Amino acid sequence: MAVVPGFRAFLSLGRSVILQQTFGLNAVHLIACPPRRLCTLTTKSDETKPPVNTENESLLENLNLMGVDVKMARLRQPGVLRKAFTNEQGLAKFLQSKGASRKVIAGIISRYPRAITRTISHLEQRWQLWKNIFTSDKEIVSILDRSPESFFRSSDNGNLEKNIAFLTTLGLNSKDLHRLLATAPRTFSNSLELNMQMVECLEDICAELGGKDPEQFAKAVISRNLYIFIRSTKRIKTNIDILRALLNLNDSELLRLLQGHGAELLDLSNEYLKNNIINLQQKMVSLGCQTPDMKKLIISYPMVLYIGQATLSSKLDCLLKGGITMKQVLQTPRVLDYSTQNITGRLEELQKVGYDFEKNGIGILDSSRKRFVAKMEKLAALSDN
DNA sequence: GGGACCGGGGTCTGCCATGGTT
DNA sequence: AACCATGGCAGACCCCGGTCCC
Repeated sequence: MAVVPGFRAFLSLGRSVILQQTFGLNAVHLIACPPRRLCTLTTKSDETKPPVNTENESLLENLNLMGVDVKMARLRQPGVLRKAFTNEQGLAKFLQSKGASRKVIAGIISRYPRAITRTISHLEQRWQLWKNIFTSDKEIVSILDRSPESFFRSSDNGNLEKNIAFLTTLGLNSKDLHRLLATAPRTFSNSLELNMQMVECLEDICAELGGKDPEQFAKAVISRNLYIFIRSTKRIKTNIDILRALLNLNDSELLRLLQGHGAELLDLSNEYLKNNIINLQQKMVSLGCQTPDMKKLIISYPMVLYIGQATLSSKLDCLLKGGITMKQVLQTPRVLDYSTQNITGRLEELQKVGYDFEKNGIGILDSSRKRFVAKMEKLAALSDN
């Protein structure tokens, strides 16, 4: 759709200095080996052995000294431990300079050993690109600690830069980009092509549903669902098909649903979504509801389809047991937003003060803790007087 | 003052499979 | 054959508070 070719033209302008630099230089070429221990070399005796299946002893020693869980690293990426040239010390120094603790660094290498094959210049470039979106090193360190793979999996900084440019052209502002990278950092390690495919997929869905502004639709879905880019287009398309087939919604209703909270439903695995729809249908029928009730529920509260079968059942049962009717749930479906535990606790408290749901409605269950506590205090004071 | 309505924010990695390259 | 880069998957909500209207 329109965005994609437009973006290609935009890229061809070659606006960035970094983009014009050479990427993908091999660690072997770039690492200044002396001073000693900045990198690890195989010893002569290692070289005489067949290279296959031989771990780099001096590398293992280094990693152990750094507190890396070598067993875990071996399990994850055994090949890295056999490499003759690595950059664990350079990586450690680099991360340390950004404020990462020894423990964090060890954790990163243990979980994503390939990180030690990245060169300093690669790391610096990548860091700078992330810094375009995050303001502080601390924030980046915390994400690396959370998900080392997202940062280190790709060696293609040019692709990362193109991704940032592409996502910007979608009309996502810096706050959106920040949330996107903070929440689903893998998005930025996807190939540009893959991300473009997702946008095209969303735009096509909009067009198929008779939407007039596919670009706006894609943007709405992305900012509603920050995980969208780490899903496959196959999953998204199949989920759309499932929603179309199983919900009695017309195209414009479905379009509206997807631009609202329904966007998050696209994340669910196909089977899970399908099962949840079927289960909700059965549950509602068993509780005496009609098809229009279900449609109304899904439109007003799409996240009902996010709730797993067991959780939904226990939530509804607990509400009904507490004297609440299905009609009231349909009127205030957001009570289902709260955990079963929370609902149970509140129902108990309300029962103690003889709260009349018929008279007052059930809105009190859909309120923040602070507001609920304040309300309960008032009710207690009233009953004291 | 209080309830209804509604938008937003937190959170999501670690593993496996695969195809291309060396 | 080994290794690398990348795609894809499973897993499965809960809560807060601003604002408007009565």
